[in-house]
Amino acid sequence: LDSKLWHACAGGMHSQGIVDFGRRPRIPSYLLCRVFSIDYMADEETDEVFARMKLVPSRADELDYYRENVGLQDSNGSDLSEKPPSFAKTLTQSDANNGGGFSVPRYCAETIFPRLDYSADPPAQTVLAKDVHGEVWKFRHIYRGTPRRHLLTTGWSSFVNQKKLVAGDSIVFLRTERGELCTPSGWNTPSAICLPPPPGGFSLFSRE
Amino acid sequence: LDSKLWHACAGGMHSQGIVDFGRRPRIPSYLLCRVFSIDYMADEETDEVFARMKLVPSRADELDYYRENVGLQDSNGSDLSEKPPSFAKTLTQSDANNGGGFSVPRYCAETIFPRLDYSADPPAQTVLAKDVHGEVWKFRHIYRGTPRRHLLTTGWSSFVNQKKLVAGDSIVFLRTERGELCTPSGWNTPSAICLPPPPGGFSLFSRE
DNA sequence: TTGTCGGCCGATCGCCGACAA
DNA sequence: TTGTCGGCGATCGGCCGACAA
Repeated sequence: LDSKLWHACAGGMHSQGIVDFGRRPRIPSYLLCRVFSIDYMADEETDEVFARMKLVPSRADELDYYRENVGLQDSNGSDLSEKPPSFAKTLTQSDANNGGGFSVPRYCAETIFPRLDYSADPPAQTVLAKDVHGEVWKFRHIYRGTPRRHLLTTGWSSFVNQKKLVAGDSIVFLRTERGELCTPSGWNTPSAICLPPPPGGFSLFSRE
Repeated sequence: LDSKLWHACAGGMHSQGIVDFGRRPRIPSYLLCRVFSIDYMADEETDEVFARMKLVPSRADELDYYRENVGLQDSNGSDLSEKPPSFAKTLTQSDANNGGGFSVPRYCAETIFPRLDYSADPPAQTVLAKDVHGEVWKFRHIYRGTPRRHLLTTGWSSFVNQKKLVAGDSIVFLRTERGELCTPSGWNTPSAICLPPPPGGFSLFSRE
């Protein structure tokens, strides 16, 4: 699982988890460990994201060494300091309603989505996005209405139904360097969508 | 789980199962056992029926004793020799098609279903049936068309969808002494339906 | 007797701009 | 800027008899 997508999804809830280590009295309350590796995972059914970390007990005097010489990396070697542009929105009743579309905030459409050709009438394009499992979803992105606004129409309700999204759930749009995805979610956990960069050859109406 | 319903469902496939006991060489190939009890079970998801039997090793000379003095019973005390009228049908493409109904073979409608009042035009009634889990399903049973035939219409497609039935699956109709049920099935395993006896007060149009 | 088909009608889906918060 | 609504047209579900195997 892509580490940037994982962070975009987990960002809003990584402080909610409580881990119970069983309170075994023989183990000291605190152990200095080196984080040996991190793997980013997503539940197959709920799309809930979580991480698997391998911890190696360290001696106290090793701390400074690792701090200075070892950058924290995931098992794919990606540097965790990169933060690709992303945008999160909590689904409204209208977004989640059956038969409705998705109101795309203007900022999200202009900074995350592929560039739209506004010379068409109405301006519209097909947007491809992959979810945390690598599954590709197709949406119609249209700019219409008075006043004008960005919407996802065709493909959206199928997405909502299959991901069992309801009002209050979140969706995260993420834009990476090379074409991407969207991830839906279960139950008040964020859904992430990564979109291809503007020059993507995917979009039916996208130019430049 | 009712033992008669179980037998109606399992009847077509109880010779298909293969049990691997691991071929442990220390256990004799054959052991004379007394069947201590039988419990009839159904998988919650697939409706596949199976049985749990408690076997007690016996000495050879006990065989005749049990044969003569102990009737085989399930854990509810029901005698296994009773066989209530039942009817099985393999679903056709038309039965399983979305938007279609279920063609009820005449023999099944006349011997298993509650008696229909043929004086109405068209003759129709509501039929209630419980599945292996005790869930009640409601069907509209109508006698129409030229030539006349028995059909299940309203309620049928919902049943097919929720039970994920496809052409080739089986359904078993079973009639017991005191009101009953239907059981759907997964994947080429029989679905059973028990129906209330003719005088059932459930049916909208049923008389006598 | 009953499996499949086309017709047909009503319900739902889903796209639309209007409007207001 | 964007959430909600009523409208309305297209699609689909589902009931029907015709017909033939």
